[in-house]
Amino acid sequence: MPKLPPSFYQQEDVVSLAKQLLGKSLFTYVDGKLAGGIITETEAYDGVADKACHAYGGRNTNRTATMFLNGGVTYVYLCYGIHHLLNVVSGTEGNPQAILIRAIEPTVGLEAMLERRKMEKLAPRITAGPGALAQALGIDRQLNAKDLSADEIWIEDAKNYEDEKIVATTRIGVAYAQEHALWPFRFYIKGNKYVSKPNS
DNA sequence: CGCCGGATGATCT
DNA sequence: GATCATCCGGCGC
Repeated sequence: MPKLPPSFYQQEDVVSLAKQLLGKSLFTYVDGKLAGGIITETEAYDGVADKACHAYGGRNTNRTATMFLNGGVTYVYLCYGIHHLLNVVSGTEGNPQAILIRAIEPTVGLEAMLERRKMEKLAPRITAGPGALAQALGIDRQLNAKDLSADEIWIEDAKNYEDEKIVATTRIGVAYAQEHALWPFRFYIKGNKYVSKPNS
């Protein structure tokens, strides 16, 4: 399938886009190994008005500057000193919106992913959770601010999921965002095993 | 099973 | 010096 065009990422509504990304295919080509899968879980971060967003209130620092770029590039950063987290920058230049990719369902490069995750056999935790997913795909900050039509990391078009097949719920680990932590900005494919924290 | 805490470092105050 | 958009292993039930 073709890579998604810039116009897809530059849509205004980051929440709608977070849902549209479900079912699309994410790939990396790192250390000579192709790996990837179907995006199963996402979270929207809605720019300067969103207390959970790194760029809340217009905070534009060395780290967050990537979020202010035109949509269609990656935003990768180190979390808790250990995990790299992959986001897709959306919207247009100056509007710091992004979508955290929280889980994928592996389709290619299983051997490479098992090795990177130091796992013997396949289990959902291989790519369920943003840190796990980045490790499985060999993503680190070298891939920050990369165009999503690059040779090292890209997303290909695929199916769209109807709203009935999507669960909308609150984001993970953003209690510090107070009332904004209650916004239903996390989305995942209903019934899919590759989801970090399914609701009961 | 579920809860708890340690690992670990860039980033910003 | 505090704060994290996390993960895993260990312990107790």
